[in-house]
This record gives sequence, structure tokens and C-alpha cells, in this order.
Amino acid sequence: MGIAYPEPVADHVDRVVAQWGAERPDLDVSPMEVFGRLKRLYRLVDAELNRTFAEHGLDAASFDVLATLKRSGSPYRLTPTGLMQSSMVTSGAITQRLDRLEARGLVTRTRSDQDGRSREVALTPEGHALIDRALPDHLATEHRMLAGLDEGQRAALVEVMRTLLADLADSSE
Amino acid sequence: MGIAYPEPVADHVDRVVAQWGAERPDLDVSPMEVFGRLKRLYRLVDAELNRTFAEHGLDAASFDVLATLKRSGSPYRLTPTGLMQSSMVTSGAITQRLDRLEARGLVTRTRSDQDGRSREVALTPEGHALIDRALPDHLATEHRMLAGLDEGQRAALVEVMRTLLADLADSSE
DNA sequence: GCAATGTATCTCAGCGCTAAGGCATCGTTC
DNA sequence: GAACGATGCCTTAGCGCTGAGATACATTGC
Repeated sequence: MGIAYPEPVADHVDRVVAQWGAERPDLDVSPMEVFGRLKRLYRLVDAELNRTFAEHGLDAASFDVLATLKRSGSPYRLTPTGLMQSSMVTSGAITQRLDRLEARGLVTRTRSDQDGRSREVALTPEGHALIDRALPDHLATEHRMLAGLDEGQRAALVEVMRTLLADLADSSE
Repeated sequence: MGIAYPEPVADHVDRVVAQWGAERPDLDVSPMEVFGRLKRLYRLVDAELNRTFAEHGLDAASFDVLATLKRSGSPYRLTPTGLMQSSMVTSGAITQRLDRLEARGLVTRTRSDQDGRSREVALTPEGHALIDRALPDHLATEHRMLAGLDEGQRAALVEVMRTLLADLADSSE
């Protein structure tokens, strides 16, 4: 630390913590300073990102699949299991996401040659075109949301979240 | 900042960013360092908190309502609109949450004397007992998840999230 | 060669939420 | 005091996800 930031304005979480302090002064509710803000931040960010996705006829789930295929690089093919591990959702959710994307002609599903149980999910030309259009807008939205942070704040945020993720065994996959 | 943290282990988000760097070196994907981790952190935390809630026969939505009523202090009464504003969900969601809690005898809903449109939601003795049992366990889970952070990291995390929330107009409610 | 176990994907009922709209009541204006 | 927009809550169709389980194929050990 060592840097004195301006006196912060009381936010929703400050009020929650103050209420608990009055009602249950015996409890240490300080972790709520972290988790309360994490939850609200996630919800606000999620809503904002969804606005950009919607402009391209997408939602977060569809964007997630298309972007995962795109960034995997040539030949832009992954298995449903690979997509599942990247997305932190269940296999049933991936099946349904792929059903929707396949119906729109954005991905194809073919049987794997090497393993009859497995499928290969690939971006179609339409899928490529859509993610190429949506990605720059998505990044612009993300840049805009971070505009109020200086480089030090942003780096600090990333490093603390990295530590927390490692603690919570995110590294196990 | 000025504090040199240990060399970080590459996590999922590092791999995502590296993939984009190879596939689309023309784009600045650095905001994903923040938002990718925010999303994964939220999901991992949410799953962990839900385990504690489940031990008490609750889920996050029910806990949220009971805790909001509890921390509001005596007489432990709020309107559905008050609960809605605190929770960042729609009025329909609050109605359904209250339906479930009322059916379990954890809250009551009565008509307001002052305003015939409004209802007063109150904790029953069973509701009080349940939130009093669940809250210490919930806080213990939250403390445990933060155990890997030192005081400076924790304070930095809180202050940066506070700034971001203010930017995203969280202060507007 | 075959049984037993493991793996990859899909199926489906059920859940909680949203979005849109309905209904009753309130507050204001004339 | 009647009309009318605003407010508070509820209703409902539809959505995406989970959890449990089914199915098909692969691998292992004998």
C-alpha cells in the first residue's frame, strides 16, 4: 500500500457492514467487504457485457463458446469436454449451447475419427465472421469499464485475484 | 504499488491471454486479465458459499433475504421493494423467494397499514433461529477463503473494487 | 475374447431468474 | 371527487443451467 487514495464514498457494502456492526457487534463481518463487492461487481459487469453481446445477437454463453474456439487457433476445433473445462459449466450446459449454435449455423459437430465417443466442434465461416465482429466491441466495453483505474490499481487487482484463485484451487484444471 | 510479489504461477486466464496473443496479436486483450479472473473468482466463491448454505438447508437466494432482514435490525421488517433494491434482482424474483420462505415458515407477509399496495415481510422466530445458526458458519467460510491474503492485499482488493463499483454507477442506489 | 470399468456425450426434469404485463392502490391535479 | 399517471407487488411464459442418469464407445485385466 503506502498510497493514500481519496476518501472513499460510502457504497452499498459499507452500509451492509455498518448494519451488521450495529446488529451483531460480536461478529467479524469484514470478509463481506471483499465478497459483497465481488458479487455486485460481477453482476454489474455481467449486465454491461451482455449489452454488447446482444448488439451482435449473442449472449455470454454463446460468445464464450465462439471465443474459446477462436482463440484455440487453427484448425479452430475443440471437443465438448474441452469447452466444458474452459467454461466452468456442466456437460449438459455445453450440449445445449452447442445445440443452439449449431442450429444457427455458427458451429458444426462431427464425430471424431480417433474416438467414437468424442465429437469435434468447429467454427463455420459464419461463426468466424461473427466472433471477429463481436470481439473488438467486447474488448472496447471492457477497456471502457477499466478506464477509471490507473496502472497500479489494475495490476494490484490482477495480482490479488490471481492469489485468491490459486488458493481456491483454480489451478487444478 | 512497489511490493514485489513472488513469481506467479500461470493460471487459466494467463493461458487465455497467451492464446489470444498468438491468434490476434493486433488486439489488446489485457482487460481480460481483470474480467476473466473476476468471473472465475465469482463462480468459485459462489460454489463454495453454496456448500455452507446447503448445510443449513438454504441457498444463496434464501440466505440473502434472511440476512437482509436480520441486519436491518429491530423490528426485522422490510418491504419486498426494499429487499429487491438490496439484492439486485427483479420484483418477480423477490416474490418467488418470499413464496418459498413463507411456505417454510421462515418469514411472514402482511399488508401494510400505511400503504395498501405495500407488504411487510418479517422474520419469524424460526427465521431468526436459522439465520443465527447459518451466519457464523457463512462468515467462517468467508474468512477461510481469504486466509491466503495479507492485510495489504485485502485492503488493496477492497479499495480497487470500491473504485470500480463507483465507476459502474453502483452508488446510484 | 470378454467382462468390468472408465470416458465422452447426450437427455431431461426441475430450479430460479428475467421480461413483460396485470392488478390494486396511492397521490396529484383540476 | 374524478380522472389519471405512478407505484408496489404479483403472475406467467420462457430461458439456461444443474444434477442425475442413460447411452455408446474405449480401455484394461484376465
